[in-house]
Amino acid sequence: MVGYLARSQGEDERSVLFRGIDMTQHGEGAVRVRFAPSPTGHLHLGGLRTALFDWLWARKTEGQFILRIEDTDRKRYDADSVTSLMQGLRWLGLEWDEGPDIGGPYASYVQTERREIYQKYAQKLIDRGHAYRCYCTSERLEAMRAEQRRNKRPTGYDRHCRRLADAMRTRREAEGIPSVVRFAVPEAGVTVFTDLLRGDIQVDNRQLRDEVLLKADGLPTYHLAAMVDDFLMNITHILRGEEWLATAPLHKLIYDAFGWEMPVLVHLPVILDPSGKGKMSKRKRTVAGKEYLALAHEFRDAGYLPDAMFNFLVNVGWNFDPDQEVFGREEAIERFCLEDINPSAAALPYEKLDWLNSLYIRALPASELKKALLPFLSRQLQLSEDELETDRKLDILIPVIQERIKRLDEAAEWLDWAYLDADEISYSDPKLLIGRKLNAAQSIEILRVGASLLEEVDPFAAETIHQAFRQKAEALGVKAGGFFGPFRGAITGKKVSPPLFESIEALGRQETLRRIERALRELEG
RNA sequence: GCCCCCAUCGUCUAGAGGACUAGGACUCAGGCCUUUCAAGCCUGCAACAGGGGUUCGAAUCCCCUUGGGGGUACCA
Repeated sequence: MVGYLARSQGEDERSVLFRGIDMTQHGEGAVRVRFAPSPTGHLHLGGLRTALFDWLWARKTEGQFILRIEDTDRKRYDADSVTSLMQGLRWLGLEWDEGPDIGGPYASYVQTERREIYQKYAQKLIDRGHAYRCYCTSERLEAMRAEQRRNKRPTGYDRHCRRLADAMRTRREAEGIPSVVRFAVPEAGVTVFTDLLRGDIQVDNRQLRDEVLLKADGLPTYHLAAMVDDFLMNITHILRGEEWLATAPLHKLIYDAFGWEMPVLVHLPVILDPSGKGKMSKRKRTVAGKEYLALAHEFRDAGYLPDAMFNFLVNVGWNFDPDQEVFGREEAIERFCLEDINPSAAALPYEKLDWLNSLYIRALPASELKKALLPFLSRQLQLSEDELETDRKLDILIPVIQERIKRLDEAAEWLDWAYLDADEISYSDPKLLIGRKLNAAQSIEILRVGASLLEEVDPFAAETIHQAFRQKAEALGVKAGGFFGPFRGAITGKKVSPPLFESIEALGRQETLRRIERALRELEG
């Protein structure tokens, strides 16, 4: 009986079982997961996906989702990225329960504000013989690695200072030589840890290095900081990128050295670049000559809807239901289960994102789509949002371009013609004004006939105009497509445009006639 | 080099030894519809990396090979 899986049907929402343990009742209580980014740049999709799974698991189990800032690398630190990180999470709708901005019972949630804590715990390890001070200079370490490479040996600290006699140690301290604290990995034996998705993983301790725990500047490295915080903050599940798998044995050893119980480890598969080869780069990259998006804000700026993005990302590395591609947040929460995460790396199916996004765009009420579109149109058409907000052309045109755009940034090219003056329209391609299977003379005639219809039609609305045009085309024995074509070209200057009659209605009688006049002059001249 | 992880259509995935003639989705191709472009509907192309085992039976379990990925910092 595999009843311990949270996915099992019909279970009480409040008792999510996990490996036979009811996590909602266990120990301190709820599941606690954290997203712990390093503020060194913009949030990329890999990080966002990790946060998403954290969030899903917390909501699923009615536990807590914690945001913690791991800013211990002062060289790469970028102050703006904390804001950017939070914006990215909020954009996707991932609200955290504890974090640097809102505080919480385990504050601070910023590691540089916890420096004394780490120093205290580093000292504990030294006292217990699990760590030691190392006085090696970076020059020495560099030379050592060069030597190891030259001899085709694996690189790694040679434990020089681990063997330092007490007298030497005291002398160096007295001389004030700067030092770091290194973890003392057992020299023999194996370390076994469990990854939820991969099972037990065994590593020979001789493969492990005496990694630095506390740097010369007094700040911890990830290995110390994350373990101490995860313990102190009662984290029950560590979700992190697969790039941490190799250091997981070290982390297990650190937990053991402190005598703590290891949280459940879940290493999420890396996200590959679109070629499927190579980890997706944090920096904008190109594959096969094409640029691909990788950062959270780039997806927002390209006009992907948060709900679409959410839906999309949930299905990379996990699967909601092979027969249901479209689902909402609540449904995802209900079904999500850590154990079902697929451990193999995946490329992002960008085309599927476009498709999903187009679905979500179409599902939006027109008024909401308009709201979402305003910043894009404002920027791209160089008009103020206020001006666009009250523009009735948009109210007519948005519903008809709704099923034609895959991303919000595509709307402008469907609408730009409506915001030009008649003489700004360019008829670069002469064929633009000539109807299908018609010649120039016939097209001129049609434009004239149409213009007179437009002068009289009442009300000046898409449906009535449509009727009038269709009747006239039939009367003249011209196919609708051929008859309508010249008008499309005349008023939009484009071969492809929103539906003709809504476009005419949006433009209004006067402006439409002006454009037809211009087109006629173009054709005749 | 060494260590670790992973392996189903081009891509995201379903698959828990028999229900697999391997299912769904995106993309692509063809058709219908049509006022351009879309949307919609229908049809189609397309995968168990290879080799050994185990078993009455393997996409599924084991081993090897190959391929891919990750790590190998006083970065995270």
